[in-house]
Amino acid sequence: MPELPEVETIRLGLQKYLVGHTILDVDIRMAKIFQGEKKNVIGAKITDIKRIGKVLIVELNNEFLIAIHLKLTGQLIYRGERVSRVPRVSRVKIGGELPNKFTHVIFHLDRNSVLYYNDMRKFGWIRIVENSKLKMQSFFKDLGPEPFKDLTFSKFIKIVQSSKTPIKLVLMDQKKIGGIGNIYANEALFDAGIDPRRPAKQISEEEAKKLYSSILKVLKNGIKYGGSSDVNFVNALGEDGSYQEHFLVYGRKGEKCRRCGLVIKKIKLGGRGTYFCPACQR
DNA sequence: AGCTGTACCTGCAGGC
DNA sequence: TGCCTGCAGGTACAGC
Repeated sequence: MPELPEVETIRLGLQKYLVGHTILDVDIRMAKIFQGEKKNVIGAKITDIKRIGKVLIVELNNEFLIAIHLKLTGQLIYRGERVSRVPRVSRVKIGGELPNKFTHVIFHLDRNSVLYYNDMRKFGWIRIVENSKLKMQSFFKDLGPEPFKDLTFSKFIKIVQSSKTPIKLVLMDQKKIGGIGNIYANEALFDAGIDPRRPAKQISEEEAKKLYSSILKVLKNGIKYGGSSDVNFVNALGEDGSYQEHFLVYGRKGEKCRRCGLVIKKIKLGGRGTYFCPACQR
């Protein structure tokens, strides 16, 4: 499901509701999702929630942490005393009642609270890791610099100009840049007026400047609108985001370009659906 | 080194 | 109505 803005939306929710809770037990219903020893987190208190790229990090008051990757369809939903009402859940196809058939891990917390991990396609994972060993893990050791963190413009232009692959694939390559996925790559390239097929190294400095600020802009907007619930993203309370209502190209094949009125095209790039306006993006 | 295709899963939309 | 195909926000890995 989620890219940087969706994961950040969940992080903000979890930070509000989860910090301070103690983990009483972990109910693992699908073994492949949960990696590591649950005994290392039982009894620990949650001290903070962080995000590295598209991965959530639940910090504990011991020497372990919980790293969670939601991949395409993972959801983390909190229910407990700090939520005065159960939000109306409209777009979670799985319906409002929890747990359901897609609930694969349940964290039982103190004060009658619960954190559900749901994942229709079971691609995601929850990993118990020693604090000091996180950066040695396969996913993290190769992760590129991140927008809003260490992705400066001078790093960005070096990354872009050192690859001959299509610019869209460079934006989505987590080893080059952390956090951008298919939706925001499409939207950023539209905003910058750049054809997603262009070999990255032939992007000029001026275009790179525009693209850099477009990336920050679309990610910021994604966070502002609480993420995109185009399919089944929900925040930490199970509620929808609304950024899908603001998409300018993603998913708009055959519709009119909002800038010039010509028809949005869809092609495949690196196996992923790619939407663009042939007139505005060059 | 770096690219491409495929695998991992399940549900759903669209075509016939 | 129902079957079949392709597609979906992400990575990891095999093979060239």
